[in-house]
Amino acid sequence: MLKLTPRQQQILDFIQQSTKQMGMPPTRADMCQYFGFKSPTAAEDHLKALQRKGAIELLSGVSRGIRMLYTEPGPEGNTDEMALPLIGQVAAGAPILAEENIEDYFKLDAHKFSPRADYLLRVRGQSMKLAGILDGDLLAVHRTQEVYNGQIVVARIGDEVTVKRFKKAGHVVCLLPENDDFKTIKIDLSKDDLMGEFVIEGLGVGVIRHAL
Amino acid sequence: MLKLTPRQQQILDFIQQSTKQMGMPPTRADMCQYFGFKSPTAAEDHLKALQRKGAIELLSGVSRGIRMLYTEPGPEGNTDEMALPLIGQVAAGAPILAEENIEDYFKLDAHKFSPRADYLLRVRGQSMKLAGILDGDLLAVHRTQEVYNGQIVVARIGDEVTVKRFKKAGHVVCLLPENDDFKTIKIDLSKDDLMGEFVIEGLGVGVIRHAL
DNA sequence: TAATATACTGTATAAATGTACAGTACATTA
DNA sequence: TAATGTACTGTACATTTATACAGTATATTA
Repeated sequence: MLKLTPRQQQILDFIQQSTKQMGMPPTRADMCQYFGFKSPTAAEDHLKALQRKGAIELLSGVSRGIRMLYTEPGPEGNTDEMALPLIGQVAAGAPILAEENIEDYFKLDAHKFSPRADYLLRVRGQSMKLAGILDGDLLAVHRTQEVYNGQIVVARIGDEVTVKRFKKAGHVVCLLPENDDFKTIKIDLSKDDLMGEFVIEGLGVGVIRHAL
Repeated sequence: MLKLTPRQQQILDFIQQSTKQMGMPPTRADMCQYFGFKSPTAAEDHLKALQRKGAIELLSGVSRGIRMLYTEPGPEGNTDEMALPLIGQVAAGAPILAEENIEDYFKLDAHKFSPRADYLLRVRGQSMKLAGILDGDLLAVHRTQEVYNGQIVVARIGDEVTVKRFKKAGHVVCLLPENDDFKTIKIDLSKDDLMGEFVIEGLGVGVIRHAL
């Protein structure tokens, strides 16, 4: 998802809060009233921008047809017993939490993880076997770009999403596997051609395995 | 809330499902399409009836202005989202699920495990490391005595509770670790002095780790 | 038996809503 | 410097949507 302006973030927050409170997404008119816009086009323009940046999806010709791509809808909205989206295959080009990537929902105490879990990612391959993360496991992920050496992170390189141990030295990031059969991935951040191609998607905060 | 007719229950179920799936409540037209109504009044009448019976609230003049007042239990019943007891240290002599052993509760979709999880057991030691079960992990356990060769089981030998891979040949049960540093435990069921001392407490059906 | 509730069809319409087009002003980027 | 993005105003209009009114048929209740 592209970076939002402060104003766009306010708009997004309002959509989220309003959806939770009212039980349905807001209309353009609702947004105008809340923000004091005198024209529905102000709201419309913001929605278009949020869609372009991948934060929401607009359903054309549908009243209140706004879908949040990064948060779970629904009248419950309990922070205690929240259903976390389970991300399976990540489609090329799509944001990791785009609806097309959501395979299922899994209810669990997101706050029992520290920091809290935001979504679950199905891990593919055995590259983290020695860290006790096996093929098919669900990695509980906290959405953040702030990660430190030694932590297990979810990174995106181009269209590929990978789970590895993070290590940064100077302007070189190493993504270390926990399995001798796999190679370390090195990314030189000083090279311009990688800009936008390498992103830290989140921090691994837990593991769930539902097949033994 | 007054009792609903089967048809009204179907309508209510659709509203709930549709709200969750689409991210917003349905319109009268949506209901007509789904149920095959040829008149929006059919939908309207049902909504009026549901409101009169206290199942929903209608916001007049508001598109998709339907609010669910009672969240109905799902098709599997609401017991699926219950908090599972987390068993830490098991006190000598006490049954594994005795209150004194319960360290905490952890809400999760017990039915996402197969067979369903009944409780969580904190695993101590690294004896199952190669199976991806590490010290401190929570093992999701299904209560049963019926276990088969190769499965990961929770067994009690005397006062000690252990997690191992199960193997039975004739009248000898082997509890195999998944770590070369640990030894296999062998129990000869034909010996009377072990009667009551060895019990299969359950089957491991999943793992949860909340520290990485 | 009359009254009421359920479960619809068919038509109509005012209000709500999405959304395009034409502008203004300002900041950032190429 | 021109182009693009942000952040709006103001007007207009086609669709979507809620919702009333008039019926039909059947079942349940008082």
